[in-house]
Amino acid sequence: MAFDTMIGAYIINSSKDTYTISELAQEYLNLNVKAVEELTGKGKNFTLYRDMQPDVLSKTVGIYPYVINKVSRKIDGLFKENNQEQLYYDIELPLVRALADMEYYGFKVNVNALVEFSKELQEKIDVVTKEIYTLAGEEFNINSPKQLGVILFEKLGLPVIKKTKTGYSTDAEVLDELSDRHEIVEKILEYRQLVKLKSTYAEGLLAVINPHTGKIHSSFNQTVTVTGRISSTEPNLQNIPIKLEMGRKVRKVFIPSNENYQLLDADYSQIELRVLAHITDDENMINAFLNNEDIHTSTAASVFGIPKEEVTPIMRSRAKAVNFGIVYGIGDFSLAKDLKISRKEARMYIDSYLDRYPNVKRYMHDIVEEGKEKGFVTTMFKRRRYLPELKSRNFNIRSFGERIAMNTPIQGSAADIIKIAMVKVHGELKKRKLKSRLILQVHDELIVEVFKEEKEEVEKILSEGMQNAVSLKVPLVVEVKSGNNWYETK
DNA sequence: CCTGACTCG
DNA sequence: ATTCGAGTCAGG
Repeated sequence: MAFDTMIGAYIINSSKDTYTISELAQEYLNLNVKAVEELTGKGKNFTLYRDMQPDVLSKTVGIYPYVINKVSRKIDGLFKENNQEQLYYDIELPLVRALADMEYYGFKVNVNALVEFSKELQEKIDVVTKEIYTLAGEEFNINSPKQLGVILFEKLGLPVIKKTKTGYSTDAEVLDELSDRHEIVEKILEYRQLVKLKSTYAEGLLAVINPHTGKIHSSFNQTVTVTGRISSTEPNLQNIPIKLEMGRKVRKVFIPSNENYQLLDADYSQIELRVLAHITDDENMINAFLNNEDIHTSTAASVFGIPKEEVTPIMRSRAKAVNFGIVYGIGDFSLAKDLKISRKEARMYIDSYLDRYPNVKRYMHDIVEEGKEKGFVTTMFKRRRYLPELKSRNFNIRSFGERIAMNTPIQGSAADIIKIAMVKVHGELKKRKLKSRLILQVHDELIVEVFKEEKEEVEKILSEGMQNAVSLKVPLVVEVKSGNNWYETK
């Protein structure tokens, strides 16, 4: 592949909203070039090139080949300065083809099962809706937070827990707190769950099934996220339900193309914490992974200062929340909210965590300093994110910047690693002319549609490709599961 | 912390 | 009729 200015510019600065030739010409060449959109118009005024006069067309687009060449050379020069050539040429560019193939190949869907699922949901919604109307004493639009707020907090007199910019908050967190005070609350929660499933996942997915292929062909965007992850749209296949059983059933409709195939689902175990252990070189955390311990249990034992055998389920789940928070650049405020404890208590958890993982503590401090000095932080493979927030005089903005500084190298390095694995797996399947295809990535997980006769071979390519994508100070552990639909791969 | 889709107004 | 911000909730 020659050069891709959009992806190139994304590597230079991942925080921009768009990477049009017009903007890149302005930024990198100080050149004013008309945007294509100015020529074609948009919406109802949109005009195709073929419907324009050649002289009008050439006035704008005629200069593009020249500009693209100039911008490309400029960006390539910046790669050298930033030491980002490997990231661009060995990871992002080959990934283009892997993602294109994933989009083109698609994920087969059992349409009849999805239609049935939709009907079942509607029946349940009808029942719950009537119950809500009866308990409220009137009919109203349950989907409207405004109308719902009036019912809950004015008519029924429930206490206001939290407010939004525009009125009463009615989110799940608030409703959970109110669930003991009125029967209607749990019905609202149930209603929300059902409606979410029906609109986003049943009807939403049915609407994007390609009638020719019977498959869903998502778009995988390579230049959207600031951390280096890929994103998925129309539909988003990276947020298909899994946590709650009712939602998880959606996965039953995702199936292999035909009876000669199965699904393989391989996911990294705790990749972000492993990356953290590697980056910080923290002995305690590295040893936990080297000994293949359950990291949350191990953290609980460390933080509470007891043997692992004595860790209770509650202690483990607290430690899990702290691990989670650490990866996100912990604040006592959000941890307190997560665990429903006081801010002071949360602070104590964090402090004892950092005492037990001293190198993590040093890292969290140093990375913020580095971000301030250089103006950006980097991932293991030199992906950059600029952090103007760190210089803000506003405490909230600055604190936000500090959490980003702590989180981005972790989340971003994990993104680098799975991209490397994808390029390897995609390349290997192609090289060996196998019938199996990589069809989806969900941040720490790869899904392959495997030709049954190739199962053993492909399972090895997949798990070894992922495990050996990079060599860290801790092993990368990959779990592979198979099934005749996505639900079964658990 | 990082996302995208749906609904309302 | 269309657009947009806000609220909510699905995933990592």
